[in-house]
Amino acid sequence: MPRIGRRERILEKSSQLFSKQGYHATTIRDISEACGMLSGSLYAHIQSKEDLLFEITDRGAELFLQSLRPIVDSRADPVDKLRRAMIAHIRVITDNLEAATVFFHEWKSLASERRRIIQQKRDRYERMWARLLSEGVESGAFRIVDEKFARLLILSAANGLYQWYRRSGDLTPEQVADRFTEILLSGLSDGKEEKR
Amino acid sequence: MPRIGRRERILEKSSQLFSKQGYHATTIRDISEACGMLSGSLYAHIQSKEDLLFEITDRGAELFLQSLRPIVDSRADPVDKLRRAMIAHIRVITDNLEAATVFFHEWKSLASERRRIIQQKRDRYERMWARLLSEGVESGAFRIVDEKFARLLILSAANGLYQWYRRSGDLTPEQVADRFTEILLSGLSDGKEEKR
DNA sequence: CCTACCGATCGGTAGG
DNA sequence: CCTACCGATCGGTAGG
Repeated sequence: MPRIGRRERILEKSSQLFSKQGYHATTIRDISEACGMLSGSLYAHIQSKEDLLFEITDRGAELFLQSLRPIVDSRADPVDKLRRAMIAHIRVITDNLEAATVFFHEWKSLASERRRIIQQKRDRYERMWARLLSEGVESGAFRIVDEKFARLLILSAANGLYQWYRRSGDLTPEQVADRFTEILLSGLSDGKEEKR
Repeated sequence: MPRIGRRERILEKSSQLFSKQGYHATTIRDISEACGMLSGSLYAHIQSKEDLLFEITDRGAELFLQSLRPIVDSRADPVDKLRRAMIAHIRVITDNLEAATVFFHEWKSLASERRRIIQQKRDRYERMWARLLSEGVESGAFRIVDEKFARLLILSAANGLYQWYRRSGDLTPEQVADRFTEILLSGLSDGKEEKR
């Protein structure tokens, strides 16, 4: 019987390797070596290489969904909701940098069936953000011309984090979220001109 | 002697395949088949598979650099410069969607030497943006707390475009650039609160 | 978890 | 640009 945690260790090493080299450039021998075993031995724990990719991306998708749900369902005012949603989103990325990188960068390498599952979860997540933004527009808190565009801009900017955020950097996740929402809410211009 | 344009056709097909499947998931046989020849024949035109990846990403880097340079060197006011830089950046992406996708997604698959070349061009491009933003801060046109953060946010948001922009969509590159700068300059909040 | 191995496919080459 | 091929490596399996 495999020791508890063995599989977790394999998933963690896989995340590291997939995030650094990419899924296709990582071999089953790379993974098994990182786990201190031979390639054949890996198959006592997994059924296929793609299983690893799916499990990493699916866990990532669930983290995003579960951290946003309570915020969307809450009764805070829209600006506060946006702030809290941003913190949650950024926290998922910064707390799971490698898995997040795999989630954003490698999910398209999944075969059609499992790819569809991840796609659906991504869609659900985007819809939660869409609701959050449209509530803010309806209540008059946000002035947004094109909601879909605003949503894509926000999520693109936030998702880009996995490419430049390093734990060793000087910004905590909360600082990142603060600066992020500050720019998104108030903009970069000096504020002397009237809002159009 | 190879027909003029043969090599260009190979690069174009490679861009399509690399952007859709990724570099490592695309085989030399995929590319040669798309070009209507057998795998061995491809090597009459290229020296290695990696040559293709390098040439695509390097051209992409040059497009970004050359389109931004005249704007940074001009004497327009900072807000106008930002607008024009944004349009230029977005135009490069929308006019070269597949190459841009490869540039953003696959450049890390290059071996160390060529990877460094691309990395340097990316750094140069980022420094041009840094200058553009700090000019705006010095002149008082922009109110930016953390310039590096603002730059990373802007470029992340703009680069995300390759993941969702489709030519078939209803937004022209100019519309995209307009909405983009509008949100970045003025923010999403209703503007009733004072700027802090 | 190891030993020993498999068929398939990979990037690339030689000779024409 | 094709024919014919190569050594290396891939993901994965059987039996212990």
